[in-house]
Amino acid sequence: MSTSRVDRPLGRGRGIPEATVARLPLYHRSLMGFADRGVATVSSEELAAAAGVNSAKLRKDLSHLGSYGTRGVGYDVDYLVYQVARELGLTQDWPVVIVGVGNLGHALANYGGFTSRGFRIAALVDSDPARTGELVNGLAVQSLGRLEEIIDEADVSIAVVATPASAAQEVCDRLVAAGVTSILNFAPVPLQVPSGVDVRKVDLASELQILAFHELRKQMSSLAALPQLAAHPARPGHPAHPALAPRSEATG
Amino acid sequence: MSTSRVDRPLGRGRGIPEATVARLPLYHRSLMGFADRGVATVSSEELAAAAGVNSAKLRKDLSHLGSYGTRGVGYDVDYLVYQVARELGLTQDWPVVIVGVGNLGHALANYGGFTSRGFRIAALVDSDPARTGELVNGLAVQSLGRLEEIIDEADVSIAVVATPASAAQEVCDRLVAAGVTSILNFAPVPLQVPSGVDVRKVDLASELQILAFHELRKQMSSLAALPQLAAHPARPGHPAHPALAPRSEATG
DNA sequence: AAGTGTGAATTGATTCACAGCC
DNA sequence: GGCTGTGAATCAATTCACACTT
Repeated sequence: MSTSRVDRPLGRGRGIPEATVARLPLYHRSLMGFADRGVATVSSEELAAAAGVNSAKLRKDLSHLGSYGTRGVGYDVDYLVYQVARELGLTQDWPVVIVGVGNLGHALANYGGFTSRGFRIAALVDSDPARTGELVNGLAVQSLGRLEEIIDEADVSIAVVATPASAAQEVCDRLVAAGVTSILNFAPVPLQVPSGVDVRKVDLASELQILAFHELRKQMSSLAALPQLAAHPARPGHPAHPALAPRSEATG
Repeated sequence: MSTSRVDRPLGRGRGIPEATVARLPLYHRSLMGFADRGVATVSSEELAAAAGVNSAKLRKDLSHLGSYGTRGVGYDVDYLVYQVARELGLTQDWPVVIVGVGNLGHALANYGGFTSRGFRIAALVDSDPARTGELVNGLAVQSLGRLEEIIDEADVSIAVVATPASAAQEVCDRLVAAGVTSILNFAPVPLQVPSGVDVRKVDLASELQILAFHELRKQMSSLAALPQLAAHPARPGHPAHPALAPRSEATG
């Protein structure tokens, strides 16, 4: 979710819905798979299956880019790969700075998926002097003090924040001040940014919690199937409740 | 996004919208922050600001859980923490298995955010015999062969897939067959699961690509501001395309 | 006076279903 | 005959605005 937005309509028939944008990388990846296997043409049905969406959605999504298919035939794989890649800005090479070289930063620096898809790690930066100079995936970790210099020299506009929560906002402020306008945030805090800067967050703990929410319902509903039902098990260790309990339902 | 869904309405006023569920962890975290700082009561405005959403949305979200606030006053922090935690299933301890102990699996195993929030890493599993026995965050990596045993013994229902793309579906099938019903997938492939199993995916490369998409528009629109404008870069009606980036499907 | 809770309005995303083209 | 592209219909999420409570 972009915390801050870019530009609203951006005019000329080119207003691609955010939900569609979020799926383009998926389509691109699936298309590359077909291309690697030498497939020349795919139908919306086939491509949709590979990407894990339904075909109506896929067709609607692609229709926002233009009419790149052939009725009765399908899509030319190479042509569509190119169009999607162009739309995503993958035809150019984006230098990315990763700030925070802890466990996660390490993993990201070593992650092949980034570098193989139009992104190049321009620098790794960490505040811990003990870490500067350390080689990670062939790149030396640099001091946080050099952040602005690095961004300027490498003309970086996309950064990854993989610092602890406590440092994230300050790092973010410096990134933005230095000219970064897109941030991928792994720190579990909502970053405040001025308008014109995009932030996307990856919140690992939240993802598990969302799964746990559904898991709980599944387990409750399978228990509810037993005759012995819905016992409200007295909650031990209540936090001190204020006055509550009144189901203040009703009204309208 | 749940690839497969659980149960639709689940009856009695308890059908919490998916978008709301996805924000509950955020609220929970923000509330914990207030609690830690000794704040007793928060308004929707304050809590919303801390969570990075607007207050109308927050109030609507909370209204799906029940009427836990006090008009004219706000929300009791401890009470609301408890209610949100209960809704999320955080009052219990969820054993989690991580499959794939590469860079990412390592990072996840060491990531404090999981263990500190109701999740316990029950086991680390990897297919590489060279890695079994290795200690990661105090836990010995186990052989993939033991997967079913582990899941059964520890009564695991939530698993994390951090394998290369090529292994993900097979691992997923085994997880599901062994009784896992919630999967957090880091591999860049859409997992096929039977209905009743939830999958959420974290797609690192896609996140960067989505940022790049918006970044490209920003850069184009700032160029468009120059007198020399909107050069329509001759769109040939035919597949005149460079085959793009060679490699694909990198691993984690 | 302050601030929640919620109907109503709006905006956005998905799905349907079929006309049009190959 | 097969399959895309897209209006229309549906469904979901967000925002508005205010009645109601303390």
